[in-house]
Amino acid sequence: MKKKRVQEKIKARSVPFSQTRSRHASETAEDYVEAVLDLIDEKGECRVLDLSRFFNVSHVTVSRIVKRLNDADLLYTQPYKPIELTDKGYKLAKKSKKRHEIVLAFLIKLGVDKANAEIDSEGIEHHVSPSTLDAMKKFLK
Amino acid sequence: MKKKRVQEKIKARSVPFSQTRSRHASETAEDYVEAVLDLIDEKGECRVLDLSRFFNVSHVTVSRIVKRLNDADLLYTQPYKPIELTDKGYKLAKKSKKRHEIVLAFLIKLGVDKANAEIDSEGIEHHVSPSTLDAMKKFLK
DNA sequence: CATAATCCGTAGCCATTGCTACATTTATAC
DNA sequence: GTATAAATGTAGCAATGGCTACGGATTATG
Repeated sequence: MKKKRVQEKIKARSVPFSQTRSRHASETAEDYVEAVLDLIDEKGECRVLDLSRFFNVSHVTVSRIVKRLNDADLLYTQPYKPIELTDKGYKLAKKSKKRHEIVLAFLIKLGVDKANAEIDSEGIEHHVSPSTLDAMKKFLK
Repeated sequence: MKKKRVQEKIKARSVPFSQTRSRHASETAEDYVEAVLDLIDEKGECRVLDLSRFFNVSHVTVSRIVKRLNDADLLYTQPYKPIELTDKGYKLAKKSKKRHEIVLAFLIKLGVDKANAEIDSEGIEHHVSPSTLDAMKKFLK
């Protein structure tokens, strides 16, 4: 059947989209633990309102997401208390931050101006496979 | 006030996230018009079920999104009929496809294997500013 | 220590993007 | 032409991530 063949061919192209959707699902978690790490570094502690300013969203959005990440054991939070990272969250934050830094440095070395490099690297970092990250590292050397 | 200063400094870093959120909002539209263009090219016509196979999502998800893009004047659809692109949709599709191709070619030239390049380029293409796209083009020459 | 300012939680709204289950329409086969 | 298969639509649920409005908790200020 030629029809079946065509359909299978179309279906075969769905892999990148499935992957991209699954990466989107972890974007928020990665951004948040990375932000918590940064804010603790810079401010000494990380509060809900710090994150709300950092991401430019309402504190309600932040506290809902923080609750979910708490349940996912990525960070630790108690009402009206600063937010801490769990071990798991800290490891993810370190990994994300490193990847983010590489992507940013890569874009700048490629010739992108700093402002655009900062914006684009934030979007791109979540869609970089280990293979692509390696290629970027090699380019940086 | 030192506190205000710190808060302003934090807020200043929110720009990339706002931009990334706004780019996410147009991702679906870009992916869909690009897919419609491809499917019409390859199959002669584009049906809801073609898109559902292409993206590996249910036909319900597709038809809802198609309805929205119809309202946004990006494509044209009638019940039980194939999906066509409007002028506006066609232009967006062409632009997205071009950008996608550049990102893909760029990753491959950078040394990424084809499978990963295809996956990553799908995620990355929506987060590439004109400035970064230019830098990629130059690298390709 | 009382009052004001700040911080944060809860209720409840909306849009988007997944889904299953079921109904309807269109196309195919006999 | 009727029965079956395939395609599409509709109803309704869940999770996620935006929001405003309101109220309670905590911290600072006088």
